[in-house]
This record gives sequence, C-alpha cells and structure tokens, in this order.
Amino acid sequence: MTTVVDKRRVILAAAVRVFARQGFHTCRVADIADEAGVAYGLVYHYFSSKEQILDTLFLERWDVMLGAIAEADGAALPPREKLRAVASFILESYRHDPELMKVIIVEVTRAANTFGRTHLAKIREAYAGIANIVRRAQQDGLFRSEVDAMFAAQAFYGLVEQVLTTWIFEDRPTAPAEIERVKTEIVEMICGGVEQPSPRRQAA
Amino acid sequence: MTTVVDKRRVILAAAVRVFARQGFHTCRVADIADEAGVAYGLVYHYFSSKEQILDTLFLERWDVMLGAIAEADGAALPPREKLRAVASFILESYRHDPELMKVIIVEVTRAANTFGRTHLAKIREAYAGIANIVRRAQQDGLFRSEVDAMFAAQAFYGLVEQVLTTWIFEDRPTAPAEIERVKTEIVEMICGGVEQPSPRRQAA
DNA sequence: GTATCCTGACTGACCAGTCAATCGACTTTG
DNA sequence: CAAAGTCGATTGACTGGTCAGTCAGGATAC
Repeated sequence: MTTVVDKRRVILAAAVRVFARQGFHTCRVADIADEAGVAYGLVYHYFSSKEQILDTLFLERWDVMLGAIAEADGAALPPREKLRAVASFILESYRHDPELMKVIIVEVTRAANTFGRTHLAKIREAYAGIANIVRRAQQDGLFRSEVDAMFAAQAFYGLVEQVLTTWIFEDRPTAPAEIERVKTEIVEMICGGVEQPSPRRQAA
Repeated sequence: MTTVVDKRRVILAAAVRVFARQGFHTCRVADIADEAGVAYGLVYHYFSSKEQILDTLFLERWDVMLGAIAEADGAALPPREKLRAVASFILESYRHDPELMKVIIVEVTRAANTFGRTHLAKIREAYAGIANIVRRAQQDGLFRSEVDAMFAAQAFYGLVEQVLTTWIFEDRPTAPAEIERVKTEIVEMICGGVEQPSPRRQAA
C-alpha cells in the first residue's frame, strides 16, 4: 500500500519495455531508470541487480503459467481440451502482454547461457506438468502409450514456443481469430500428426 | 595454403570451445586467443570482430545443413524417410561436434536478440526446405493437406531443437543407440501424433 | 625487398553497482 | 499545535573494473 504509485512496479514495467526493445545484455540500467522516470539509484533500492529484475519478471509470470497447467491437468476434460487450454493460456498471455512474453522467451526460456541454467528446474516443471496430461490420457487409452510422455510434452511446448518466436520476430498483429486458429492447429498437430490417418495400413 | 597450420582454422576451433564453455557474451576475445595459443591481435588479422567469428561458424555449418535438407527433399524416398534423414543429419551433427552445435543453437538459432535477427532469413530457409518435403507429401496424398506445410515444418524443427537443447543442458552422453531411437520418436511424433489412431471416428 | 603473418601493450569507451546526501511523510513530545 | 526526531524513499555523481578493437613494429617466407 503505497501513497500513489508503486515505484517498484513502475520499474518492473519499464524494464519489460526496455528488455523487449533493446535486449537484456544490450541495455543499461540507466535505460531502465530513464524509461521508468526514476533516478538511477532507485533501481538498486528495489532490486539487487539487473539480473534480479529479469528473474522477478520471469518467476512471477512462470508461476502463473504453472498454475494454469496444473489446473488444466486437474480438470475433467478430454485430453485435447486440456492441451488446448494450455496452448490457449500461453498464446493469450502473448496477446495480453507481448513485450513481457518476448522478454521471457527470448531472454530466459531460449537463453541457454545465463538464465536458462538458473531457471532450468522451473522450466522443466512446465514440461512435467504437460507430461502429466499426456500420461493421464495414455492411462485412459486415448493417447498411444509407446510415446514417451515427457517427449510428447517437449514436442508440444516446443511447438508453442516456436509459434510465439515467429510472432515475436515478425511483430505480427496477431488477430484474435488467427490466435484461435493456431490453437486448433497446435492441438491437431500434436494429437493427430501430419500423416493421413491410415488410408491403408502400412507398418505396425 | 599455409605453411603448416591454418591459424584461421585454429582460431575458429578455439572459438567454438570458448563460446561453448563460457557463452558468446561472457567470453572475452582474449580467451579465444589464449585458447588458440595465438596473440590477441591475430584474431583481428583474420576476423573483423568477435561477432564475425560467430557468424562464420554459423554460416559454414548452416549451409551444409541446408544442403542436406535439399538433398533429402530431392531423394526418391517416402516422406517419413525424408524427415528421418533431416533429423538424422542434425542429430549426427550434434554427435560429431556437440560444442559447435551448442554454439549454433544457443548463441544463434535460439538467440532472438542480436544474431537471430541477422540470420533470420537463413534460419527460415531451413523451415522452408522442410516445408517443401511436407508439401510434396501432401500432393502425393500421404500427408493431410489441412495442415499448413510451414506450420508442420516448424513443429518438426522445433522438436528437433528441443531435443538438442535438452542434450546440451544435460551434457548427456548420448549413446548412438539412443540417438537412433530418438530419430524414430521424432518422425513418429510428427507424422502420427500422440493420439490413438481412431479407435472410433469422432470428428470430421 | 616486400608482403603477409604475427605480437601484445595500449586506449578509449562503457557501465554495473555504491554511497553520501536530501526529501518528505509520519510520529513523538512539550 | 509546533518543534524535533525517525526512517524509508529518492537522488545522481562517482568509482573501479572490464574489454573490444587499434597500432606500431618485429618475424618469416619467398
């Protein structure tokens, strides 16, 4: 409860914009302070380092996503719908705040060096959550059990991330209708594959 | 044609090791020179900047891969075999030189900021090549034509990259047998999906 | 003799993080 | 009610260190 504005929040929001625009490594802390309309030193009053700002941004959002995945897993829905719910959450996150998602994906999730390592465990939790959905569907005989659940989860998450990366690079307008279509395509791709559903059985 | 050793090559090889170990942003040019057993200045005799070293590394390898994709596309093979050939090329590249592949993936392919942008077009060429394979299979009625070929290509490449990223992070031994198994899993996943092949038809 | 290879000390710029000082809202006390 | 005191919020100049790229000159090959 602050008087008028929570400067910590202002700095965080400014950092999202700056990281999205210039990239974490390329921007200076001064850029963040300027963007926030705040003195340089104040950044260090609220955060111990530039890294910690990125950490905070990532962890806050990622935990929400882990919650969404767990919720989808727990719901009484057919597996396709569960996967759709997860894809939906991530894609809508992008629609709602493309800059934040850009930062998370570009600077953390896909940045194997500094932060990828730090947050590996957290990132894996997401895979594991999706794998749970797959495993449950396999137990119900709806998904093929020869497929490793973790592998399927990686395919699913990898595809979602690939789609977002394309949008991020292209600065696509991403109309709601297209987002909806892509959700369907993702689920369709992961569940059904590209192959024509056995017009003639060929292999086992 | 140099007397005994091509120092340019030595520097390039040293850079691979250093980039793989410390990351592009974190390492200093001096580290590369030391690793190569060469004076600092010589690096600048052969390369105009630190970036150019990474560029060279990436482009050399990527062009070989584009060739491999084109070759697979042109071959007289069923689409599954073509996709397997592409997955095989990439996975074997990793087996042959994990450090180089780590650098390419971590510092270029997945690094959306600096280099991703520079080499976007080149990276897209790979997607396009894979999409060609898919498109051809669709024309032959072997792949479902509702799936966008470029989308399928992204799913395929995204999965391969995801697998490599996991190996890179985990420093997995990656036994030849496991590599072989993963190739099959990738093709199986992309072609057949996770779903049980229609035990009862449900939707269109 | 000259062109190319090679050396490593040096420079100029950059920037994360520190810190001493000021501000201002709120409390305590006389 | 005002003076004095308290403490977090806020400021921005400054420091210490880092490092990419330069350059003047020495070695080597032909």
